[in-house]
Amino acid sequence: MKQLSSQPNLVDQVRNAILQEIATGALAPGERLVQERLAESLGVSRQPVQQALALLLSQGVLRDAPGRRLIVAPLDANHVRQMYDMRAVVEGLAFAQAARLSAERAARLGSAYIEAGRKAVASGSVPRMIAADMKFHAFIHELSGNSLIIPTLAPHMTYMQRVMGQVLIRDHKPRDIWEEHGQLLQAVAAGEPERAEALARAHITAAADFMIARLDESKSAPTVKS
Amino acid sequence: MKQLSSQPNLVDQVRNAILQEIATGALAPGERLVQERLAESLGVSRQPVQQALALLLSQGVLRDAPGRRLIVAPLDANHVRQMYDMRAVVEGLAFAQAARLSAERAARLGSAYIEAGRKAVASGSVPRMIAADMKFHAFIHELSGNSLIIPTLAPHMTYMQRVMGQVLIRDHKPRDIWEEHGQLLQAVAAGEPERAEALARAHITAAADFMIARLDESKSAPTVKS
DNA sequence: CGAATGCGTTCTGAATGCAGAGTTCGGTGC
DNA sequence: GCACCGAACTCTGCATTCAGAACGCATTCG
Repeated sequence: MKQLSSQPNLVDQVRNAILQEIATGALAPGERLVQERLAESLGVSRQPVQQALALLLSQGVLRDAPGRRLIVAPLDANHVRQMYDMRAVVEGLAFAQAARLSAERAARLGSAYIEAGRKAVASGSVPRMIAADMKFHAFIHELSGNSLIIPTLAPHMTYMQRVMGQVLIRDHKPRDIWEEHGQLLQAVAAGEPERAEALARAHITAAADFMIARLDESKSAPTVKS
Repeated sequence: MKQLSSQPNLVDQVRNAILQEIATGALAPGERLVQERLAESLGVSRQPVQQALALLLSQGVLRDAPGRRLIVAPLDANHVRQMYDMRAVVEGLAFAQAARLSAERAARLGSAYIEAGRKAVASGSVPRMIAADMKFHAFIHELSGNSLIIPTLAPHMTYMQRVMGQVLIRDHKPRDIWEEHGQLLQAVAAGEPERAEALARAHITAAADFMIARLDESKSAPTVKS
């Protein structure tokens, strides 16, 4: 019988709800978060809200502000660059380890992901493209056998989603990454860790350049909510 | 004026207290944590304890167990290896960036740290050696200019402390690392990011080998508390 | 004798209450 | 008119309380 999985933790639900608000821009960077307001608008007590905020703070999504306040962490280009730098080396590790340990599985299962990605691009649906991208990377993370990669990257992924959200709100198309993904998969499947690592780093760095360039463009329309 | 930093949050205090217990082995891996017990023995209410536990859970120090339970995450060699793999690439980034951005400051300020480290070794005090080691790395993290390195590494550092604690309980001496640190500093000060990164990775990998070997030795004395 | 079921106990997640820190805004003196 | 001061208010952190879930044990039935 199927595990009727997951007690829907209130704390997690609240956390995701807040994250959602931030990713969609309903909560702008720099905006203040008030426990009572959030609790009321989500229809829960302050307790789970407080815990969710503490979690988000520890993951860098929120930031302390003078006078016991919490604000949405700003989304400056410098910070984005640093985040991608981090992600580049971690993904490098993931791809290298995947090539070392799971070349065979990569060869067997990988092409389905590439296929799905190409289809998503063909469909023109941006959310589908993002989902396919994330799935491909998640696949490699799993192949790497390093169970720390996902939790380590998790805070950065939420941040990345924020960046993507910010960029795509302004109706830009994501670049087509499936050529690069194809090469990456090939290197992994061939069991060449060094090449896989180098390609992965280049891949993430390219993504960073793309995002930052787009982000700079949207400087002209600063979304500051009063 | 200096921020007379932070009224010590109860949550943080509790978190550190629990971490301490774990690092010293007073709370053994696999042991269950009960909010009420912790709260009582620390003289606080369950509320901050609950938050601290949630934090530690999200950082991988604790783990969910069947039936709404929390246990201390086990300390198996495989996990330790993965953690050091992660740390190796992140430290690689830190040293590379430090070499790129702050070679001059490294040259000017770095030798003091090496000096302090050598003195700590000469003193024979293990805690002083560990402290000097951590300080040297923290110095480089700061030089790297990437403010994400410290928070990203933080959970791993606590885990590392656990490993060190476990190993040193058994009265092993840490290896002398200051020769390696000296070379690392030299590469950074010379502004050679590639060499600094390679050395950093090797440095961390060597540390991993050392720790894991020692950890295997202590397999013979499994500390399981009922 | 072994397995299943009901009941009491234990523990957790969430709601509510309370005191103190910090902010804001109106008043007062210069 | 401007700066300083204090009172009222807002919000947070922690404590306490409450309800429900899981566990273990004893009892009962096959």
